[in-house]
Amino acid sequence: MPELAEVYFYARQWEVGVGEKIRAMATHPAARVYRDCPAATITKELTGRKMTSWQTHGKQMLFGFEQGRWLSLHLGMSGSLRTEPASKDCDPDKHAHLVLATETTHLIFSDPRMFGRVALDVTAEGDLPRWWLELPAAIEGENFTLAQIGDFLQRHPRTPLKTLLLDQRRFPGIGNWMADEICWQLRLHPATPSGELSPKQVASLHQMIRLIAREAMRIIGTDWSDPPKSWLFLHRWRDGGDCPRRGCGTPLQRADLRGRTTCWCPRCQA
DNA sequence: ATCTCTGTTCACAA
DNA sequence: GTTGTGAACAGAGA
Repeated sequence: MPELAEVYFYARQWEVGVGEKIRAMATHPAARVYRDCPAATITKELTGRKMTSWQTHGKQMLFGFEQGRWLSLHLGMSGSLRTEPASKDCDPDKHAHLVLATETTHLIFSDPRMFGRVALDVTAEGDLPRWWLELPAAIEGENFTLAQIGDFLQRHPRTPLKTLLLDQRRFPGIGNWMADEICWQLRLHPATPSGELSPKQVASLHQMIRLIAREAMRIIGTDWSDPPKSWLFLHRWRDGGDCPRRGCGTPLQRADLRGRTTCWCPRCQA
């Protein structure tokens, strides 16, 4: 159930594959995760080549291989990456749709619900895939600007703020918990129409997105630690959670907003 | 049995 | 053409 930092964490699990040649591959060719690219193509292009790099951008992952071969993965709702030693009897679960075997390690992609996807690009050596270069500015980076946000909000004035934050075209990597966290930290109701934010609130939003994104990467991205107890994060899942803001403690509210479970404090985010 | 879910896409409405 | 909405995808766990 990965967002920005969880995706980064999972991608890093495969870092041990960098510099290693792919000796063999196993796939579930009929799995829905291959709807963009046949499993046979991926097997053909990667077998015998070394993995040379890995990176993530929002919820997208990209693994580089020799001779301009690129494996891209999206984890959807239930995908994950892990490794297992090649020495022992490898027993990937039944949802392990893709296994890359190196000399020492099996790199495993599992996805029970199969909302995830796998694809392969071939480019001139040294070039990243075109679509990767055209991804929107990373929310944790320097190119993510206040002007872009203001513009986007104005173009979707009636869309609830929380819903808009989930739009990957402008906020790559933000998922359900990050969107709720950002609204809560800003004391803005998730259903606030995006066009109603004042210039000052838009500026705060810009800063908060960067803060949450960078902290999530630092805390979750490295070892999957929990964010601080002072965040909404740890309180939003179970029914009966209370607002963690100092001096508040109001029972949190949960409801569906445009098809996504949303949690907020009815007092702080009135 | 029934409901929920850290995501995206598609058809359709306005 | 653009913006906004809800259903659909699929399986596991409560």
